[in-house]
Amino acid sequence: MRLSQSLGKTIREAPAEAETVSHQLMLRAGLIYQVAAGLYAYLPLAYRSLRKIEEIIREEMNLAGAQEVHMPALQPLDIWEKTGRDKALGETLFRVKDRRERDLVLAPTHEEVVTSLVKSNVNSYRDLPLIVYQIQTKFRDEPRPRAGLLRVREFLMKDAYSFDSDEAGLSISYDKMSQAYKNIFERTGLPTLVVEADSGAIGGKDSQEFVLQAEAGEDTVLTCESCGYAANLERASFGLNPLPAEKEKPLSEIATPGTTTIAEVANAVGVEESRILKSVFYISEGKLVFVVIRGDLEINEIKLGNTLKMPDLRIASGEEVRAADIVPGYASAVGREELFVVADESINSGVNFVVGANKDGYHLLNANFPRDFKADVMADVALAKEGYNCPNCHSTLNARKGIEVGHIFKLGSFYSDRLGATYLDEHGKEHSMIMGCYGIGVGRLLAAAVEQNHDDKGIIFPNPIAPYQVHLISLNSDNDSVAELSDSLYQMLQGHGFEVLYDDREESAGVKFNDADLLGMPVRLIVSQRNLREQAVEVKLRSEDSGRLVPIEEIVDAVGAMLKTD
RNA sequence: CGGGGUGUAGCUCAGCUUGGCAGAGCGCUGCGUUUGGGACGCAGAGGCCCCCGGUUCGAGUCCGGGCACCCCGACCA
Repeated sequence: MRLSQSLGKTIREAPAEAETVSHQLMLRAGLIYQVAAGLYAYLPLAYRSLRKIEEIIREEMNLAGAQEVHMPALQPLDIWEKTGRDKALGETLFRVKDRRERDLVLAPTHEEVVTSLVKSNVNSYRDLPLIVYQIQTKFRDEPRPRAGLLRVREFLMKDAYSFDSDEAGLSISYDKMSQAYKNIFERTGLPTLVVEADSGAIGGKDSQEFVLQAEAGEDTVLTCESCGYAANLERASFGLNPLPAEKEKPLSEIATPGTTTIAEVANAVGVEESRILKSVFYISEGKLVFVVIRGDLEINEIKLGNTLKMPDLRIASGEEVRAADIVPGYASAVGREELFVVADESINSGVNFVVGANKDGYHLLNANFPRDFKADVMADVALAKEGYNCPNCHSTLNARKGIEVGHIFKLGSFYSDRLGATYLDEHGKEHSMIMGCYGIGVGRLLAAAVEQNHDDKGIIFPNPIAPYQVHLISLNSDNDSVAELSDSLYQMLQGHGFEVLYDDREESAGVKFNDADLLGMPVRLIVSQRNLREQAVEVKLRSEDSGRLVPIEEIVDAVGAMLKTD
């Protein structure tokens, strides 16, 4: 492609609306055009890159035995009502009406349709297992689109769905997809962390996220360097530091006027924060949930929500707490048998805790579970943090920011039950199919690639997804011999199968160099009068600081070698 | 949805406090000089000052309402 003819121009200053690096660079490089909040057009260079990512995904999916299909993005609302996800998704679901006032949705994902599709085409265990996938545009009315292509309202996603006759089959399909994902991210040149993830309200047991490390990411991942444990913050567990063992002592009251926070109580009573039990109150559908956790820890509301399976869980207001006859700052479960109490497992890590006395200005010493209070639910609902102990070994957890580019789930029979996707086994008995789903954000992956691969001058595309492999710069294009050599190199390299972006513009050297750095193709060739005198062309990798002169007749081999080794 | 910010040339922004000819740099067009890291000169094109209403002799500027976009949070499989 001749740069002089290519749609999309580079700009010197980043538009004010862009704050994230990938957003700025993609706008400056002329890769994307914003149409509205969270809606972007891909210009030719970006679209080439996107298609390369798609091709790698297709190859690996096909290799894993998945079959490509294409399903409509526009779908009737009623299949979403059957699974109840119209309500679960709420305002995130784009809704439209057709001319006959029939309710339709712009699909945010395709479980409903794919399950219906498979239901009408698969009846027997002989047809299973089955994995289908597509690369389709998804629509989500996100509360807040942000950071360019990282969170948008219309985006390309590769989504795959597996159908098996049982859980064992699902595990095999899941592992196949997991391996395919590893291959895909390896081949795109984008190293990802595989982390345990929260599967959400509808997901089944297992779920893994593929996360690209980047500061701009929305995900926080906790990792352990020594044993390899890695989990999303929403899901991460951790090892508790054990408290000193001692005998249970009798309850006693202590005056603690004006101490309503854990820090104040610790200070007033003269104990570590970990020796206090903290009480936090939530409300779900009008019901009060009393949560007890060790004083040095915080509650992970995702874990809490998953444990309780209660909708619309939220922190209770001061009025709601007082209405339940609870004294804020001095509350505990001691003597409050009538309340619904959720205890974090951390309360088992010690004895003789300080708790509220359920009256203003007093705490109790030496509260012990289960001697002094009960718990209706005991679970891990604690928020992990950097510096906490790894749950598997004795090392410490590190926190990193990342971009979620892939997510795989074991779904189970949630959709097949509701939509009647069943098969007959070898005994003629009917069962629901067991499903898994597997997504990759294609556009987000492109943005994440830029986020992860750049320097202060611009993008540094990984070879496999670069829009072009070679950026050919003609420096003195009004000089006949330079122009001639440039043109012939352009033809020759293309003849050898290389993808060449040819800067044939009448621009100064500085402009061309800076644009080449900004656009970030892997290999740069410079044809100039100066180099011509040596009968050579300068060859340089974008990822390296300096290039070298290569005799003209060796250019093709040199470029080939550089693309291979990089 | 809560909090904050911004809307003036394609881009970055000044002008608004104190109402009185619509501005700069970059980019764009033409001509000439340049040519290895965002060159220079000359000449030019380019505006619904986000929209609607109000105040005023007069509004980019003041007042009211709305919209859009960005950031933080909530939310988000």
